[in-house]
Amino acid sequence: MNVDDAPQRLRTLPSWLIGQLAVQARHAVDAELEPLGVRRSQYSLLASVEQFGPSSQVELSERSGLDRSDVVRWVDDLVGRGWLRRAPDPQDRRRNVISITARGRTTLRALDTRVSNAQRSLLATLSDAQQEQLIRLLRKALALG
Amino acid sequence: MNVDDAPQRLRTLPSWLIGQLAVQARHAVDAELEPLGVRRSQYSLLASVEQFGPSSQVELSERSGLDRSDVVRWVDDLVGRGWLRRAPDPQDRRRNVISITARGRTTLRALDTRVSNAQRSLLATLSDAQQEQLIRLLRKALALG
DNA sequence: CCTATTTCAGATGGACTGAGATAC
DNA sequence: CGTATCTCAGTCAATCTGAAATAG
Repeated sequence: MNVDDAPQRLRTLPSWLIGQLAVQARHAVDAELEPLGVRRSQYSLLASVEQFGPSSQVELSERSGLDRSDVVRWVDDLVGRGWLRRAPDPQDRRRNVISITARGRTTLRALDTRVSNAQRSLLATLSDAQQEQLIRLLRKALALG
Repeated sequence: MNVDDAPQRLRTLPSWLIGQLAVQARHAVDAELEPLGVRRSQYSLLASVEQFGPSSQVELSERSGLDRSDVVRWVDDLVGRGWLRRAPDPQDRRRNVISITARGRTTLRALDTRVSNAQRSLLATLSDAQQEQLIRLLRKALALG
């Protein structure tokens, strides 16, 4: 699609502009991750476990924004790749404790580089100051301190 | 999901912030349109036909951002509702000419109000000046004059 | 008995692909 | 002939729902 061909109604609509940029953002990140065979959900999960340490799957769901049932499937996958570990919680046997492996950390650092490249290509038309400004406004709109 | 619980890596990532706001944007618009039984795709199509006048389906696809095959299905639907009209193009019989009906125009105006409400709730945490600023930056990022 | 967590099976809507039919 | 348009059938990943199994 060519954004310039869209009708005025849409080209001036904040929700539409945000949606279009989100499409480009997804594509930029996916293009960087695809050669490594990694999806955005997997990056979110690795980042969540890495930052907060061993977590239950409900916690992972809240932090990553993934649905509880999708966390099940992706953790399955990431355990299979040797990037996460899943063990029953001895304190509360309803829960699993998900933790990151050494190889998971290494992978995450590689992904960080890729994801960071995607940001640059996504925001290439903005100056550094404008990028900062955009980030500030997005965070404010999301009520993120 | 609660955005505040996300890891630092994501909370500072432009593509992630954009994606999160896009989710909220979708929900805000959907919530406004749902009582009328209308989807965003339908609004995009009505807006495209209204602005540019009678169009082929390929043109509609380029302008609305919908895939050619989805245009087929949505035009079917909108014709069924009496909001669009589909006729063979006498100049080029491969094409259809899609045009908006009087009832379609009326509907579109009602949708405009709804969609506009959604923008206000989406950007409620921003001042008017900040909303303008955000729109400017989004358009620049999308390389939209 | 009620609630929380994990898991599964499947529904849903959106974006996309490939091929056939028709017309240029 | 090759190409453009419309149409259909169907895949695909992402999101979400409901209910079962287990444990607190």
